[in-house]
Amino acid sequence: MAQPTMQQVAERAGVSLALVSLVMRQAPNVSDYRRQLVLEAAAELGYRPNVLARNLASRQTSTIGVVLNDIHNPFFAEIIDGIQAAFDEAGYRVLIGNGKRSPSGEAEMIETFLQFRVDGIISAGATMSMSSIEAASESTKIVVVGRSSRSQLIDSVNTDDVSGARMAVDHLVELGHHRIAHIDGGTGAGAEARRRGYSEAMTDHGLSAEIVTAGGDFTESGGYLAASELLSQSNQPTAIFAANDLSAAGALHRVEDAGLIVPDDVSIVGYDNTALAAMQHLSLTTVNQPRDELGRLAVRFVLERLRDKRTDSVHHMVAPTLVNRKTSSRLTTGAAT
Amino acid sequence: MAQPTMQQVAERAGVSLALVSLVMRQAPNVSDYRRQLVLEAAAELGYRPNVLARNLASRQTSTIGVVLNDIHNPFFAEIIDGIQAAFDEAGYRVLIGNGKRSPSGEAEMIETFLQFRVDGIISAGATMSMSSIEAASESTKIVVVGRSSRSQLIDSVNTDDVSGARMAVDHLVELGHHRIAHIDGGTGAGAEARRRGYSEAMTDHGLSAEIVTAGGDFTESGGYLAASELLSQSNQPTAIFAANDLSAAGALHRVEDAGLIVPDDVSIVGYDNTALAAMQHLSLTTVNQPRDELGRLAVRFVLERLRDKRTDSVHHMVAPTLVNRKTSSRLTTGAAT
DNA sequence: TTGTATGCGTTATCAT
DNA sequence: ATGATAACGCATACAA
Repeated sequence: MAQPTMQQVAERAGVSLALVSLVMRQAPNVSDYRRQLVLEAAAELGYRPNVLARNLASRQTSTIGVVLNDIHNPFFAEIIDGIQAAFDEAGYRVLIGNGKRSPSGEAEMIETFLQFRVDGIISAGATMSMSSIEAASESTKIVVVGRSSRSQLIDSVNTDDVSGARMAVDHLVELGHHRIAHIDGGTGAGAEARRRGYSEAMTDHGLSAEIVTAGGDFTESGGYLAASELLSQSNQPTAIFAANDLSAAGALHRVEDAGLIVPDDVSIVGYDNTALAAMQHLSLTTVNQPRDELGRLAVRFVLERLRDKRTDSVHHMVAPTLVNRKTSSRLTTGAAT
Repeated sequence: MAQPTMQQVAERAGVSLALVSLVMRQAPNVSDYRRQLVLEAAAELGYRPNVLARNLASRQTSTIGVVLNDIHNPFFAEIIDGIQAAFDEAGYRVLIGNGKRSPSGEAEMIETFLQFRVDGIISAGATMSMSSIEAASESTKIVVVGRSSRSQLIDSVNTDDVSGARMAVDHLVELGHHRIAHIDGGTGAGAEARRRGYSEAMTDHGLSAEIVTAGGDFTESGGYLAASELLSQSNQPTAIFAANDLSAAGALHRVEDAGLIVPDDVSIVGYDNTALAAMQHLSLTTVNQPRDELGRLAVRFVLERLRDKRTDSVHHMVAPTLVNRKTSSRLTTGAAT
């Protein structure tokens, strides 16, 4: 397992250590002749740069750490694509860490990345405290995505969840619904804003008396349980707005279990527009978060700090859109209040 | 962004560099008094070990790289859980790399991990050539999971896909089906064995004349297209066995699009038993791969090589099981051949 | 128990 | 264009 070093490459090529280093870093001022010599020696030995030594000496890693709140949530997994594409272009490698849906899990991954001295960190859907993240920002460039923030220290990229939630409610109201319940996302990222958007929109429509929120947690089972709670009430909702697609799927199942038809008896609207919602078997009406764009913007912000030395924080909001699929429909007159 | 070093901690605590190092590594032979001194100084400075320097000096990283063929495929994402849990116990940190569903993407991640000199690599669902993986095994301990292998150099953990596919066919035959088609996984990991198990089982049941395979690629859209192909044939299948849950979901949708009822008109069986299949709205009959066990075994094998210095390769097969849900049912007499 | 000195595999500065 | 050589931040024999 002992790996060849530059020293050995140098000896084999009959040149100095420094020359090998120059070749490995694609330096311009090296004669073609010696460059070939070095390259051949390296290939013969199966030399591979030791990134630990390189990073230690150069004081930079060209590596970005991405910590996902939950690798199982398609929303976070889909943000990765934009991040990876953008960093590939910029010449950075990206390492992924799983936060295991807990603040401590996220904190551990951030600590690990800091110990590795990564050049930057993107935290997707962080549930850990903002102050902990700010503490980490003393050591590296860090931007949060999918979570609102007004921090003076770190950048954020986020969907305008308040208006996203409003879109969901507006859509349902247009379809004639009044008894619109909300399954929220508990303490998850974005849950608070969606809750607020829901309440505001209901109030604006003169439906403040109909506001009903059941507690969820961004998981399918959480959505199932929350829907149970909603169905057992005397005044069953004719429509449910769930804080994300996963919980919408859970609610959908619970409603169908009760012998009700979606959307005829109950309309359901999700949030995120993940691949799950797009699955045609589900075909969930939902609020789209432009995941690729979120990822790319996050990358742009860390690059701005890295290359342009920007120091003031920026908070970017992207606009959600409603995706009308098959789980929502006009309220049938028989079911009206 | 300049980080404090041990040197600074040492000066502040009024002790030697080496003493600080001992404290940081939780060495036993340090007086409580000085240990406190060092710990306090470190805390005051916000000292954080530089893992690059530490790993360089100690020649080990206590880090494992996990490369996922596709972070979006729930099967791979779910293997991570077992891996992380097992490595947490063993005191290793795990970094995740996304192979982006391509051999070159996987190769790049492996190269990155090798440059980081990780102590071991677990590759889940690798589609890159076995010889490339073997080449990497000269530099670190590497085990593949979810992909068959008979390599003399590297370990593998895999579900017995041949018998898993057989289970699916046996199940359908028991339900009275004869015209059982297969949507395969193309060049994906495990696809070949599942194709073989399907053919063998069909032959064993005297149904070799009914063998029909449509090309898929382990994605939902691939399953949808393959199902289209199957439905357009003169002799429509009464049952479809898809090589994974994702393509089964795609097929399910295509069948329903055709106005057919699942399972009344067409039964569908998937493979993997991911959270997707378990989603009650889908409720897919499928073949279970024990993902947690697969992950834990993979970890065990790299630890055996790391700690017990095992050098001969081991190939472990775990047994699949059939999970009977709602997408398969007895063939109705009217539809019989 | 604590300190000194050397090396880990690079990068980078300064000569030549 | 190429070569010495001093960092980089830490671990680790070895000495005290």
